[in-house]
Amino acid sequence: MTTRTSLADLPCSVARTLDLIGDAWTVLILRDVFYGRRRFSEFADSLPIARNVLTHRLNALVAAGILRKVAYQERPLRHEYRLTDAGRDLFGVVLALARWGDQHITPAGQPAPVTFVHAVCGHDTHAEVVCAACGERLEPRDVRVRPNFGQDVPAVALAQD
Amino acid sequence: MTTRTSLADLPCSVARTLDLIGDAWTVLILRDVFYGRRRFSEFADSLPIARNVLTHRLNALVAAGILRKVAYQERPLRHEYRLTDAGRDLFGVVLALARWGDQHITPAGQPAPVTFVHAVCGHDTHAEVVCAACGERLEPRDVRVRPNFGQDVPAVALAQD
DNA sequence: TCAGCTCGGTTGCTTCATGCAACTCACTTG
DNA sequence: CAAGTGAGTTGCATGAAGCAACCGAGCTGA
Repeated sequence: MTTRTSLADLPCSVARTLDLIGDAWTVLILRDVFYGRRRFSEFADSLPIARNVLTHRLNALVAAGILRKVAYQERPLRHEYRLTDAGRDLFGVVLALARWGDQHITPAGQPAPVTFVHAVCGHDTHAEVVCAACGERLEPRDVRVRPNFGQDVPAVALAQD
Repeated sequence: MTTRTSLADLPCSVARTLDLIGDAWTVLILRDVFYGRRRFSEFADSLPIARNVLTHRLNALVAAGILRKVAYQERPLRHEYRLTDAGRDLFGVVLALARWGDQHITPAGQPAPVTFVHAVCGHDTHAEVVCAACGERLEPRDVRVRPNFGQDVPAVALAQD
């Protein structure tokens, strides 16, 4: 048999996270939820995803504790999908993906597909990934990795090139 | 036929980015490159990925302009895979994934699999996703979306719940 | 009252991608 | 000259994706 390899047991938070959301449809559903979409039909209308796959992904997201099902009416019983606290924390991941696409895929001279506005400061904005300690932007050359369980991750400095 | 749906044509930078790296193995290869790994055999040893799939993913990353192949010896000709500028800019995405896993998957009380150290400030650190304009952490409730091409993306405020 | 519509799925079918093991090719080393 | 190494390629079996059709509970309106 050939089940998709589980990444949950690797000693790496990136791998463990990807075990839950390492799938394009899953992330696009999350994007939709961040855009305010909640219902099966809204996702189905918004994304060119097969309905059976959508069912699978929504169930997996609920099982992962990223979305939760909330009834919005009885008779007929209907649910919508909302973010849990953990799901809300994925916002940064989605924004980081959007930022990369804006920089590296959107053709030069063209506007990005959408613009984000930060209501707190009022500016058009985009995500930046910074050091939680000093607030500087994190670059590969400046970050070292210290493994906490020995063997699996090399203690080498990150890429200088 | 049933080819995997292309996301490249959707009017969304998240979708377009996922069209290139919306696959768990792809992202784990990038993680490896950020950790300093460069060669086919290093990836193959580090990840439980099938070798044919590894070949596919590396070729796709090169085609996407995220990695480039550099010969490190002739006779026999051997290449290594290095980051392009675009690839280097994916560092933030990987760090954001690691951060989420550290917060939401690593069992409470246990240390994260790896700790990142920011050489610039000298502190143990983790990624934070902030507003490029004001430096505040970006939360779903504070961000509005303005579509630049009409129809496809709703102008609604992002999730309040 | 009954045909038709909506929502949120499920079922069947076909094709594609994945996982695995085995094999190849061009060298290098002992 | 036998064995090893790096970087793949090939073949096969199975699971997942895409698509279309179907379903059941309730509402709608003529």
